Amino acid sequence: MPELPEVETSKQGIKPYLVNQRVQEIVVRKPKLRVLIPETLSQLKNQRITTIERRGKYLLINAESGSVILHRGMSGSLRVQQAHTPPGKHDHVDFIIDNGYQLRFTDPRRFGVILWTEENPYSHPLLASLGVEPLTQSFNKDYLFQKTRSIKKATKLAIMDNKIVVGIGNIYATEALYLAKINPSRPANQLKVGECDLLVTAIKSILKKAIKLGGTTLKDFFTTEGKPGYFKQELKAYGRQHQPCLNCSNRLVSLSLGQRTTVYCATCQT
DNA sequence: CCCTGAACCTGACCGC
DNA sequence: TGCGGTCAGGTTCAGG
Repeated sequence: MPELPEVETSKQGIKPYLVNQRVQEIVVRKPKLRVLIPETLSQLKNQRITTIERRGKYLLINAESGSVILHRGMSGSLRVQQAHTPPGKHDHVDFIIDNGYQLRFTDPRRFGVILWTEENPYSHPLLASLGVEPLTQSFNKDYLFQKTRSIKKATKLAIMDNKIVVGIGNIYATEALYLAKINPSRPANQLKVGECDLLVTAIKSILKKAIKLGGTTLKDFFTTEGKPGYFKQELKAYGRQHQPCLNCSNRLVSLSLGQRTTVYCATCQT
């Protein structure tokens, strides 16, 4: 997916076209995503969109009497375009806005989620037990240190665990550990406070930089305007297995953690 | 709590 | 061209 920077970029991109506008129509061509899109999504019709928020990798489109909870899964993308643009093969949902635009959700693998709730979306089961936002003050070395004391699994899995901290996926976890010079396999409860400090600092700086550059483009992610993100060229570890480490020139190695490819430098990351 | 493997899907790519 | 295998930004669940 889209990790946090890509969702944040999306949010910022679509906001100007949607907030304070009214939804004219919702077209669902393919309701079968990871979770079936509920019929109740039609409640959004004729409502005014009030705010758009991001929580972890979830996008919340709040309207007068409820909210759309949207997750892009692995391959989902969002773009604003002229209403009634002919749909392509994987264009599953259109939110047609009364200003002549539409928000289109495209998702080849259909691991995405689109739900409707009339309750506070933050209380929804999908969001209720999420951990802290990485770019807030609450995510700091003491928090990470305290949270990891009872976690024996690999540090990489710990920082990708949404119950601890949200929004960090395979790309940014790999990059942050490389920057912090921490071995991805290190049991999380072995981290010292100083290492938690380095890791937290690395995560924040990488996420901020990625947001600034408009996210990372790999295959099918584009920013809202259809332009690619520019973070890809900044990647120092992800996707660079067998290539030389930019610090020490030894070859980066890869292994699998939690069924995800993990690239690191066995010399620099200890 | 830990770990592994599988599941949900499609598309791109590689070797034969 | 085609076939089979592998891999991909995420998340959840079952079983040991």
